[in-house]
Amino acid sequence: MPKVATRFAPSPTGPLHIGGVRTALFNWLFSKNQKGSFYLRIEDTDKERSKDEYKKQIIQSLKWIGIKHDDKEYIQSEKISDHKKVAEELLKKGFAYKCYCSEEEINEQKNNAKKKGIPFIYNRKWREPKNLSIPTNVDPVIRFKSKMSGNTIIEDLVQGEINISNSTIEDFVILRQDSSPTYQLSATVDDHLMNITHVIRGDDHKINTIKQKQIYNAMKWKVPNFAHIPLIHSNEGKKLSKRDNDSTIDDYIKIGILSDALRNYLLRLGWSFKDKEIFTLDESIKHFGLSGVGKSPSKLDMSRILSMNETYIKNINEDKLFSSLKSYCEIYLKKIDNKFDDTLKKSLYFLKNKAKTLGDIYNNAQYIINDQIKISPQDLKLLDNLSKKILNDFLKEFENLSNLNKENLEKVIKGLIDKYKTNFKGVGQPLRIALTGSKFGPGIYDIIHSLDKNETIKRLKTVN
RNA sequence: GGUCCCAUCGUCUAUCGGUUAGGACACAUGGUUUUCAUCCAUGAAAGAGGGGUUCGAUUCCCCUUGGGACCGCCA
Repeated sequence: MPKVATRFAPSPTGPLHIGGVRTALFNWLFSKNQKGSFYLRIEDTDKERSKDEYKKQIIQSLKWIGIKHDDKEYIQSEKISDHKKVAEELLKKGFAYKCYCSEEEINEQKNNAKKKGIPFIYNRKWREPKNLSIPTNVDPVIRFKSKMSGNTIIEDLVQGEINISNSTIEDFVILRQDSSPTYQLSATVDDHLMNITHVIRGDDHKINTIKQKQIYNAMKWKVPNFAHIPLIHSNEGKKLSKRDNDSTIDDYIKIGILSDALRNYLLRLGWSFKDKEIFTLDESIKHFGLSGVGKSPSKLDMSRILSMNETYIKNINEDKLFSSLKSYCEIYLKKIDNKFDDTLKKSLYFLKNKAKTLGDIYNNAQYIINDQIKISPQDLKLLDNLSKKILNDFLKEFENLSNLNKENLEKVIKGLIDKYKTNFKGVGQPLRIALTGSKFGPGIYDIIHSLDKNETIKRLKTVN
């Protein structure tokens, strides 16, 4: 058995979307599971639309989610001469032919087909050009002589047997008028050149596979295995496109989704392994297989993504969480001053329990990462005279505490509850407002733990 | 329109002929809690419809219905 090789072959004509990321992930996982290689091929032959920034963005996105490709990226446009050679060879061997139809002629055929309500398929006029004279004013395209009878069958690793009648496949163009190769040719030649053993791609490529298989056969190349994975659908139940909301990976990065969480979510979208939901990277490599891929399309579910993110925020290593938080805030919100690092680090253990996204942590940490807290007018009203008296009493006792552990603080608060005949809220709420500027937030003991003695005293004095 | 594909709770899915059809998210209720959360418990929630095959179908086959993909000298 040859070593397994997979590839992800995006075209750099726009930001990478989430469906692409999942396809890349499946390819990558499959190859790693099989101890094989995974390559990235940039299909940049559409010169008009391909942009270098998108290429960079694609590489960046894959890196972010933890997918590393082997070797350096394979740039399709650098291999054009190879593709052309194959076209020439196909022509020489009689598997392809020159077609001198003008664009107008093709368009006319299309329109006629439309009028009659029949499917358009190129009429193969130049396949047997016995009585045709070659026009001098049009450059030919080269078309592949697609089989006209019989069926082509693919043993798809996900879909099972795909059987399509050859009569529905037209003589597709492999070399354009300007003699540049088309996708069908380039992709096939490259997959062959790269020794790809498993082509795992979206289900929208099925017909392409039928076409491409004919090229393999004509060239007597070994046909790779194919796996067509179902597409990801938008909320409307349609193939996800770049125009849909929350469709690119950046959409998720910018709301503070962790790469591990998105990776895990995408893994479980259309793939399953028993009842298991949470997979570490190693576990996903260990368990991934094409037999676990479902056949039906799946919808994106934001609440599930958020919930997965919540799980990861709570469970990943705190140092990792901390650095993700810092860089996320710097890029998408506001840089957190390094002087707050220590305080923030030691507060993460409770801040993370209240967060679904990195942005939530940022919001809940406002009282830590600002020198001055802001108290809203409504909350300020809650700090009435009685509350201030309580705070004052608290301050006096607090200043004498040598150890800010829960037991000591509890004792002080209980004393005040008794003295003022109130409940915990009577003491806790003013304290929370004075220390954080908000009614809502972490527990009092946690807040004091994070602020430490001096800062707590300072803030209590400020409100009095 | 043609070709092809798909079909289990709202969503992601388990089940590979015999289950009270399981789990997760979301949702509802209750409990823990100083607030918001977390956490815990409980609940509601599914085999599209119709035919077969079979002792027995969610599972296999056919039809219907519904949804989707493709039909470029884009990739």
